[in-house]
Amino acid sequence: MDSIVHILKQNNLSVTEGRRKILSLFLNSNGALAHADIEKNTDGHFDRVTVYRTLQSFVDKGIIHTIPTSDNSIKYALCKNDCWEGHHHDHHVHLVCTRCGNTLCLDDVVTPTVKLPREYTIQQVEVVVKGVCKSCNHL
Amino acid sequence: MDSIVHILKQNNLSVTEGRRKILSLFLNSNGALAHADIEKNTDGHFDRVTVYRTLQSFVDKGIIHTIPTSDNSIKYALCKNDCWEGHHHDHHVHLVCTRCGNTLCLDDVVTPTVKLPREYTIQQVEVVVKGVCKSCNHL
DNA sequence: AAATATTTGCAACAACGTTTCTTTTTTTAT
DNA sequence: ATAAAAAAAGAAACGTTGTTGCAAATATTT
Repeated sequence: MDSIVHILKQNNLSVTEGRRKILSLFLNSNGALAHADIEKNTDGHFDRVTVYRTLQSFVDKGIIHTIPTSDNSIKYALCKNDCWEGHHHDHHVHLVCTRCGNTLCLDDVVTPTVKLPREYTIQQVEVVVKGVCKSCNHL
Repeated sequence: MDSIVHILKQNNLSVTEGRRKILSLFLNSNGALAHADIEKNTDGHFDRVTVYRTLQSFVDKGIIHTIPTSDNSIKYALCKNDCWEGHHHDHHVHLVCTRCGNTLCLDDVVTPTVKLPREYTIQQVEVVVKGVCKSCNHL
């Protein structure tokens, strides 16, 4: 069976054209995608609202995760670890390339441990590195 | 001389009522502020546009810095280190409290070093911790 | 293949942010 | 202290981003 369909079924999502297409965009992209990227790559084929709802349901199901940014643009990327409904485990570092603008998940780079004064409780650590990505460095 | 006026002059900003008031909000707040927070605390006394422009000019001058979030809401906080025009140096960890919702600069917690494969270049590391802040933990 | 459940698209709305232009305020120079 | 010049504020209009309610269309279940 098509792996895209498989992922959707596995997550109890009915298989629709929009979900298939949007999920395939993530599977074929090596970086993170924003809502606008998806609109661009589907050429207005789906309603804005549908795209928002699809992204939200993918996040809810643990198929994709959000990446924090400083510029009011939520980016989404595939979860490659063991995420499931209501339980994300994306303990990797994110890189925002200042040359090409892409946002990448560095799946092999584990988020460093942060030590806070004991009055604080840590629940989750997000690390976003601004820098230059592999391909831009090779230019 | 009033320290607020001093900061503005030092940064070549003319001293206006709006800038004085907004800067004082930052000086009197222990956490980060979003545009909406400022509107709320000035009670519509200043035009929305003025607030946006003031925040932008403060960022440009290195008086405040932005904090990345996962929810499309830019937060701003005072720069306490040596930031100046076009040159931010906020190497501290940010905490988003999941109880009170506040975002705090943990000025004493230096961002950990991150080691990337040598194909990448690091320019800046942003660390945002989700957890519980001091005061919420003491409740 | 029909019944049911889910999703989509549309319309309207609200929040967020930007741009242009005129008026007001601040700063500078006299 | 005052007039001229420079900068900022306010107002209106616009564009983008994201949400909600509802009717029509599409998937899923039986």
